[in-house]
Amino acid sequence: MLEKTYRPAEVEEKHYRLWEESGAFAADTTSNARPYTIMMPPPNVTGSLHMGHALTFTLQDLLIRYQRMRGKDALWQPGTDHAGIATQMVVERNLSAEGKTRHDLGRDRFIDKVWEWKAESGGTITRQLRRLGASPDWGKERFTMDEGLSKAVRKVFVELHRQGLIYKDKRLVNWDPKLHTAISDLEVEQREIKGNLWHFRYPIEGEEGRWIVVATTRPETMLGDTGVAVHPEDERYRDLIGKHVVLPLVGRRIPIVADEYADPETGSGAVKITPAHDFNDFEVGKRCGLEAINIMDRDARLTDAVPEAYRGLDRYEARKKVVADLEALGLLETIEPHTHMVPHGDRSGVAIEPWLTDQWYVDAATLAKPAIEAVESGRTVFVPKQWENTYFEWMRNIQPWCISRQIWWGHQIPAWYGPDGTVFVEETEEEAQARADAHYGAPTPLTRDADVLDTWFSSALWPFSTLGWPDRTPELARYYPTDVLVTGFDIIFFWVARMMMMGIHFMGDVPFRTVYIHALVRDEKGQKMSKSKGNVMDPLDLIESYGTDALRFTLAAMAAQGRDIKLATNRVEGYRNFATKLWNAARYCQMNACVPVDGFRPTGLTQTVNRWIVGELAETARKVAESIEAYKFNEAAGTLYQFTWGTFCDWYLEFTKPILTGNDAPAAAETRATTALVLDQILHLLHPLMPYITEELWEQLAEGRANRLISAAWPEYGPELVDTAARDEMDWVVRLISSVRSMRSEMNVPPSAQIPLMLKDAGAVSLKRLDTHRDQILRLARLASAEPLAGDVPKGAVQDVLDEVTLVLPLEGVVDLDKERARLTKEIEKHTAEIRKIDAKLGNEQFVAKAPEEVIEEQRERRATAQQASDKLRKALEMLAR
RNA sequence: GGGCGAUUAGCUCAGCGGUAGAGCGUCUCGUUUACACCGAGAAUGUCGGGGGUUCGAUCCCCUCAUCGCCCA
Repeated sequence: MLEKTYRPAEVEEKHYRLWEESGAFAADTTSNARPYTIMMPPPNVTGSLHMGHALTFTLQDLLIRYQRMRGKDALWQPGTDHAGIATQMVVERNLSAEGKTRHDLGRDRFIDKVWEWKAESGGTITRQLRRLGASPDWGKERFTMDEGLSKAVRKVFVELHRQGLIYKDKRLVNWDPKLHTAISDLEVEQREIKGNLWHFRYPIEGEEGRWIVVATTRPETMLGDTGVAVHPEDERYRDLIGKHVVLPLVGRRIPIVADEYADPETGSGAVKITPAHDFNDFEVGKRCGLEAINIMDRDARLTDAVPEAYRGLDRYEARKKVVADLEALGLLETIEPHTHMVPHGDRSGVAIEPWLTDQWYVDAATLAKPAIEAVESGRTVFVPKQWENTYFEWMRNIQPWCISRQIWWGHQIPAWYGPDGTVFVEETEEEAQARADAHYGAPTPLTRDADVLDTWFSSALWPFSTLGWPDRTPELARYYPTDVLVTGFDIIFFWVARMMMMGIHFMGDVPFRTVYIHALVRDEKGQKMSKSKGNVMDPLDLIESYGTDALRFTLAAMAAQGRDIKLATNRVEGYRNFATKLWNAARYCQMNACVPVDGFRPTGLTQTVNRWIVGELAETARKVAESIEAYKFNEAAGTLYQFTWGTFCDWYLEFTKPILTGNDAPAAAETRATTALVLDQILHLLHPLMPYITEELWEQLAEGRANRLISAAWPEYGPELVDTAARDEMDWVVRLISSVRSMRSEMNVPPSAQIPLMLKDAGAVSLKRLDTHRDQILRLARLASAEPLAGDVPKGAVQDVLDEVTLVLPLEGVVDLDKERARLTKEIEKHTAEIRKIDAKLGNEQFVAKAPEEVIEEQRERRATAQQASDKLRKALEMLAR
């Protein structure tokens, strides 16, 4: 016998272990089944499970379990990425606790430390994924720093370099002065900073007492100014173009140039140009032939390129001093408070310094072209479609991708330099050496490029590197391209776009047919969850409190397309209750010996109620499958919730109680078999959403199952199971019972009072239905009898209308007549309002002329129904008149 | 500044050219042998404002307002 309530903690671990040990998660490369593949977006190896993970992996697991049950050879490819900067930071933090830096260890020993750390702590997130019930093929788990994946990275780098699509260039990069590395545009976040706009006077050369005012948010950069720009159309400065100013504090003679970058509306209209420390200024400098003077070092301290007084100052100290010194010289015109966006490193949180360095770049614009075309032509489809715009927008304006990082943890760039700086890019040191020796004509010592690649460079190869590329493995042939990528919109640029570029370039086909973009999970007030706000909900806490299935069901139920999820714990609680409801329904079935009958086919059933529930089941199965395949997870969840609770538990189980305890043995047997079948099928349908409770019930409800639910077949029924006559009939019974219950409740008839029901004007069909279902009706409406009314309606009766029938509850002496009059009046008003509305429509010539026939017919029918009801109710009201 | 999205019951959200829905919450009733993490019943909406298209608009179009996100 099942326990009284479901206790998730007691079964989750057991089932997960059994699933994994039985090989249920593993894809079968040799099978004849059609493959279905999802590439798990590899979580960061330093990460731990947050709500966003819980959502994305729940949805992926739902899809995988569903397709697995549909008989596909389902591959959900798991793994983690090495998160270069984040991981290095973690390990460096640990070292600093011992008072050491990575430089104390040296590169090799530091890398060993990182691997040690990974072995100890890198498995956190994959362990947590297991608690979520995720069912990826763990045997195929990959890590971006694995040997195989590293080989893929080297090969891609070398090939792209040969094709001229990777190159080294000296450009301004986003330099992180704290982490001492370049980062890509995407790793920079703009933060709003309250600062100032300082207006400085730059004296014009040769014109005593005349100056030009420039405005800047970064005074310290003026030490590297090599020009002043004004708009060519700006009348105020026209005569100054071509002249020079003498840069204060420095004494450098710098030109005034005309460039449209200077905005006459902003500040003074003149702008100082520091080509080496500002992206816009860099472009102006290039256009106007200005020198780029690098005045900062890797820590963003001033170099020897500035006057001695400023050397070695941090950029913010330098700012203060520059302002003070200019003020002392009378060259500070005004200070204007100014709020502006300042780029910050997303990992370090410090302001980024545009810095002129040599870095490796990918020619993203070239690779983007076919990736854009693939989405335009529909070879890859975004769901919801609107995200294609985001993708196009970024891809069409894509900048060169800076891929080199000045850190140690990552794929070291396979480039070696000869003594004269000649670069040899090869997959191995041996090949590079051979090339170099040939080049120089003698054995020549080489130095390897010290930089590593952006982590996303290796992630971009994930859809094929995990399958064995560059080797031509059976997995690669079978599972690429994958079916769907499931991820959040925040990762479209970082990852989706880059996988598209690399996949198409190296595999000749898109990496996935569909990209499903889901929502972000927010707190119940709609705010993004963050540690600093203290509003994070830990999925593991929710799992502790409510069980994994409740969390999963909640996330799926709230995953409506194109909308963020505001998660409140009471929703999770509600779905925990749903799990308990299911559990108790199963317990009831067990108590009533409703066990699955081998070979039982739900066709040719004798009991209307059984034909009805089987039809509803078939409809539910169809709708759920349809919803999942359309990525409408909320609909799938809603349909299942409604059917399980609202139809099966609330009505079917109640309807069949009299049959189970009655004398008709064949009917009882049929009903037991049907009940067991429907419950069993509910477990199947719910399994992708609630794997644990369904597996547990499946195990407990029958002895000696040949397999586990995870490996069972998805229910597929044809439309022949849907019996519309049975549906109409049961619908009538439901409406009758509801009506009686409502009258009783409104008239305050105690639930314990068994009263008679009389049916006035009942037609043959209604009378037959009444006879068939009398037992159910008496029980569920708590009636003493239900008979056709012969003769007049008794005095003081309560009445309601059900199609052509008037339902009569003789309650003389019990009824509060005023209350009943009020109730009837209200009902009548409802119907007459309806009639009025319909008459207005039908009286409109245009409507009758232009609306489709079936709409007009429907209106006529509705009018007739309302008219009938209101007539009958009016009669009932008249009878109550004194 | 450009783009996207949202605005529906007290709350969280579905829906959608032709009866406005769910869950939670609220109120009333309930020791019916699966379930109080339950059952029965009830109340609650000018579907953000204003225009337009249409026989008909919560839904399509325009506009305004408010909020959120992304990009500059």
